[in-house]
Amino acid sequence: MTKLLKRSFFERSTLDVAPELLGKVIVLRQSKKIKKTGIIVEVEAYTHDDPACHAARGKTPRNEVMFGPGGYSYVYFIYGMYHCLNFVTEREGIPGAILIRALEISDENERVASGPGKLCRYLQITKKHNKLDCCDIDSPLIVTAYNSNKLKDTSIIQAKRIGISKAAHYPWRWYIKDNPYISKK
DNA sequence: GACCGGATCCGT
DNA sequence: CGGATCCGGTCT
Repeated sequence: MTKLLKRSFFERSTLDVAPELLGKVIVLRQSKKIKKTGIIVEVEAYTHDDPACHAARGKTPRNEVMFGPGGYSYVYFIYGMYHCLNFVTEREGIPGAILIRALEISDENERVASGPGKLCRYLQITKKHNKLDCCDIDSPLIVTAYNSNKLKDTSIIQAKRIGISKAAHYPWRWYIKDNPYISKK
């Protein structure tokens, strides 16, 4: 495995890291073997001074990983049936995270991972995957830089966030232009 | 201990 | 547009 993303990649401003995650690859492993991979094609940023961020009102058992070092996973359960996957950003002490909203899965239907709940369902990500150090080469969940040429168009579009009531107008969603795997019809 | 809304998805 | 379905946060 090569091009593992370093902690220094994640420990920067959330708004800088978010668009740079597009095109990177999530790798899920089980017993040292690669189980599933997906290319990140849509993300959303949540920052420490953001009313929609789970950490906006301070540390709780659920969100505590967001206050730690960057590069860790933050997985939470929502609407009684879905999980959502984030990667923690910013240096220790400053909460921040990037929600992964859609993945391009080769040899799969465009819609199997076209939403934050759907991609966790497809990858079988649950709260067991919370607080994993994704910068550790031995972690079951890591992120690597994409190194083949399957992405045809890598232009990035910035847009308003989706599905939240607070601060929904913040233009903190990014996706790959014309990519058929992004969320929303 | 109780209440209630939610970073979603799907079928109508 | 509403229903599914349950947890975490907040208040009592």
